[in-house]
Amino acid sequence: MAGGSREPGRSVTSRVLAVLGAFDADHSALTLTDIARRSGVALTTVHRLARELEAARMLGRDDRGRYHIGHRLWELGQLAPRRLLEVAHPWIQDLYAETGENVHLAVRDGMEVLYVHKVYGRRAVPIVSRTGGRLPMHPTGVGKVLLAYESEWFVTSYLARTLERPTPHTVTEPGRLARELASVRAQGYAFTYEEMTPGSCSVAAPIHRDRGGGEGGGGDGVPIAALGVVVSSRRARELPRLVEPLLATAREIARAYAASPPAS
Amino acid sequence: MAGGSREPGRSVTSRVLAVLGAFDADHSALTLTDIARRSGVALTTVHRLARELEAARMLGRDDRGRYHIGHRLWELGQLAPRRLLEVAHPWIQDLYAETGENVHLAVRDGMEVLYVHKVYGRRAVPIVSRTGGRLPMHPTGVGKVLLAYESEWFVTSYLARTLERPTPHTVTEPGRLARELASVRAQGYAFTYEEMTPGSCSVAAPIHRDRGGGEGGGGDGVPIAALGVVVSSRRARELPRLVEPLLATAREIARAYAASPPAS
DNA sequence: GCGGGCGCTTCCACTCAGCGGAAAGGTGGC
DNA sequence: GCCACCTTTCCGCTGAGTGGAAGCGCCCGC
Repeated sequence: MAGGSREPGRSVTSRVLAVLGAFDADHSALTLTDIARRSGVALTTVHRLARELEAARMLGRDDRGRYHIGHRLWELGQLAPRRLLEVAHPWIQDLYAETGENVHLAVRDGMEVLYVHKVYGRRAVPIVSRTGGRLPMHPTGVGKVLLAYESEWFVTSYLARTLERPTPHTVTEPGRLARELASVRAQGYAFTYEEMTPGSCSVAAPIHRDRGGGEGGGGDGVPIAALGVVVSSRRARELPRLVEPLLATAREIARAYAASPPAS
Repeated sequence: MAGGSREPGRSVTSRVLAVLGAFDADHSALTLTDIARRSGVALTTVHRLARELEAARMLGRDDRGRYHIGHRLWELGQLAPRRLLEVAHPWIQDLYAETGENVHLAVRDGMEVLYVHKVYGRRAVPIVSRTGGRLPMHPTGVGKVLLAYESEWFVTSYLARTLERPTPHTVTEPGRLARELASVRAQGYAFTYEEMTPGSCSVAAPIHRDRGGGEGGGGDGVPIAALGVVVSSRRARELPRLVEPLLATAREIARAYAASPPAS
């Protein structure tokens, strides 16, 4: 930067982004010093930038003086194009109405699932995932589905890593996981039983790109998203009953998405 | 900035923010030149900043090369503290289930209403407002409610301006509007009939800060938010029937909000 | 087919905005 | 009352950022 930067070549913008990037789901309220530590930007610089961001309401501060993401940033974020979400929402809402359970829509982002939307109410069990949140792929229903239809090299490199094991039920052996993915592909949906969170299990189905041509549209190709229902594991036996409505909803969304106007 | 800036004293950060600020609900896809025009930042500078923001996925580009808000920004925005929203959602969902109509939650921001949340499904009429969107206060149900409980000087200065008139039914005469606000305060809710959008009307109620003490909590003080239901004007006659459930929901939310843990 | 307008991208010389170490000021806990 | 940790202010040094100019590519209208 201008001035005695320790790390020449780093732009001001990248520092601003690093400051914002210091926040994530597990660190949504940070002190100045935290931000400096997590972003790798000098404390003084963070101080100046954070004040400017705060003035623009891109950051806010709580009563203890800690910084958090500001409302302006939320507002701007709402302008991101979310065609799939807007198309899918009414059907997801219907599925929630029909089942009374948490329904989410997720996409793959890197090697994680990104929860794009979530519909729930008082009837549904409280659930960990939050909109905008990320989870690993192998212990979640939506993740398994998205992984099952990925290219071989992707799956191989996914399985090659050390897989997290959030609960004792999480499947992490590459062989067994690969077999599960094959059966997901074969049946067109995935189950999980307390693989991510003790007390919750799920069903999920892919939303395929609908190529119009009659009934032959699904099955192959990388899905654009996955739709999942999470229920308390006390009601795990009800999961199979959810499969049909879930698949029907996924098909509806695929159709509606294909019919909706292409990127404006 | 460093260099031959035309406007010394303007920080890099402010330019970055100006670039992002060029996007709004009516301008969600912009060319580089558009951004430069709308932000007042030199084209070359916008070019450099936009590329850097694009690399960080804070901006994205559509197939025509136009820029739009990126997914990363959406994701960050989801981290903004939204305690009210999270507390209120289950009840709002219930109200939607009960009525089948668009329900929204809005707060005042400056002299506008900011739509913070919206619950709807296939049963509800398509509606203009979007989450993160803003509308003037006087032609909307939630706006009227929020305005009705504002301090006198605020209302005075609100009415002193030239008020937009989106439809022929919009009330803009200060006198009549002031009388309407008084009756909103008296009855505790507001109606609108095609004052913002032809074909839609609404009911809205305030969510007051619940001070615990039994039934005496409501009525006075500036509400923390407003809850509104929008219906097709063909069903305007059903509006009165919605008042009771709406008020009940607003009370529930107030109570739940007061009971929820104070800013973590 | 060709000229002109528009928007994107690259280049480059000039310069002041930004950097961060140091030190002072707050706040809370033990 | 002292210490530890966080926030805020100060200030001298300097290279990152700026924006005009020019080149490129595309599409539209004639």
